[in-house]
Amino acid sequence: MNAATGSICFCNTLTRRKEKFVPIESGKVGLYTCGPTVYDYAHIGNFRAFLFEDLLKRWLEYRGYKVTHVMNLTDVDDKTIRGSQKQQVPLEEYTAHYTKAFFEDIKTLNIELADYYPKATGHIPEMVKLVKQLIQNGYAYKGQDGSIYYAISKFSNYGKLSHIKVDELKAGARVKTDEYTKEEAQDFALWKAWTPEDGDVFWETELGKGRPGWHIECSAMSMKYLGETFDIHCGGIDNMFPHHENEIAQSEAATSKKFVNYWLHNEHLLVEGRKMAKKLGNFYTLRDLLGKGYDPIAIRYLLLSSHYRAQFNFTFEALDAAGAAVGRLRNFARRLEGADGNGSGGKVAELLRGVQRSFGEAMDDDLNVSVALAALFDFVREVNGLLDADVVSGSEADEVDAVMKRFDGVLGVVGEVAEEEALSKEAEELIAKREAARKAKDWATADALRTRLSELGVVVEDTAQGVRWRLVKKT
RNA sequence: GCUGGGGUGGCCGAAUGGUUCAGGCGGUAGCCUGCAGAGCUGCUCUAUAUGGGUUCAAUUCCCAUCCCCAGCUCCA
Repeated sequence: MNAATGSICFCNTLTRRKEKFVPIESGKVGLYTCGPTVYDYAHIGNFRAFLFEDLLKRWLEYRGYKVTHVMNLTDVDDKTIRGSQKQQVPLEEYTAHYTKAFFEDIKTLNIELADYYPKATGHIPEMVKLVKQLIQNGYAYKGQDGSIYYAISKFSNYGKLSHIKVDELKAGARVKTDEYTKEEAQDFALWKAWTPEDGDVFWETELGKGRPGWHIECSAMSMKYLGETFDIHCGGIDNMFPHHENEIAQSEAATSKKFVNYWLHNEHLLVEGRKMAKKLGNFYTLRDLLGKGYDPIAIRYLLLSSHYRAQFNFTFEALDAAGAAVGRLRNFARRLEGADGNGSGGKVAELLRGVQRSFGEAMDDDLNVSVALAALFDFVREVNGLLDADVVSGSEADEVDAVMKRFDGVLGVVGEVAEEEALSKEAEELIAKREAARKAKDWATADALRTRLSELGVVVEDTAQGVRWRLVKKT
């Protein structure tokens, strides 16, 4: 709708500034997001990244852009190889299990599917081609161990994303013992020569027997699906260096073109104020939380409701609060259905204009979702007031509902009011009996029936427009 | 160690050089309801880590201190 105005701004890691978003091709966006390494179940920190990217994509779509979204699946690296060997299953079988789990999880969290999910193992030829190009351009060399390395000293722009100066990288920070075959300690592997530890995981290629380095897959696959220069690349802040820095070095050295126009990085999640770590006992996968009985949509709301560039402190108290906030939005959606007033005299229309403007301006400003949600809740409160006064007409309620659905197309937390969920015959009869009792002012019977229904997971609410019911999860 | 981000009420989280520091959650009182639920309204007592400085005015800018987090080669 507002795509033509180009009013969206993002904080671009490349410049460390907020910039107006201008796509390469009007009305279209090429988006690449670093996906999971399928060696284990993804944890809630991973999902914060995927949810941020989902919000970004949905917002671009809200503003009328046609987004082509690519997310890679890293299915060959040290961790996947080690994992498969430990379980003594073929690599493909091992990664297939966690890939399947990943897709189940993103469905659970109501994350929209990307257009492409390229796997590293499915793009070996593309990677080989890219490495050959880098050798030809003089940016890569073969080490004594037979691996192909990227010579970062040849790429003058190295460090432009992370603002790291290569010669300041502390050698003392972390030095791997097996790196003596490289010309410089900071050089990274494009192609790793086979070693016995790799077992049967290798490809015979023009680069020799071995497997790809980690960074090359994202360069090869993003350019394959989105072109040599594309609009937006996202990932967690930890990927900024070295991964994304290396992607730039590989891609730009191969093509002599700018790789990506906008780099967006999300900050990490803390859990109860601490870094999430297995040894601290605060490490949670999505499945852990579902196992504790939490609503995945509450998890979605919580991880989405604060700004992506700020560290976010995950607590169970906040998760409960998120569930309640979602409940408020759902109650509102349900309430609209019963509206049958005579019209608000233009008040609803005015509120609708206001909330669309405020919500939109907030989201356009580097996805300031907290401010957008504040605008949304202000709106909900005001319309609830009008509903209390019974002045909202059916057609006004429909308009409100339509706008709420558009917002929810971005937030993805309300969903359809579940009317299809049929009441059991027993519950239906109990409701009818209760109505009869209420009519007869037999409150004792009516309350007993309400308690009985509640035990069946049916909450009944009496309203001016008649009885309303909803199903709740039995706990 | 070097580099960068951050510390806001009972909890989570916005925003800003200046009339009362969003919003959600929780608590509480009132309205509504047969009661409840949902909803609305009020309240939640000194909420901006600490100590200085600049300023007519700082939570916001500057300095110092404390604490948390991240990056420093394959962790979102």
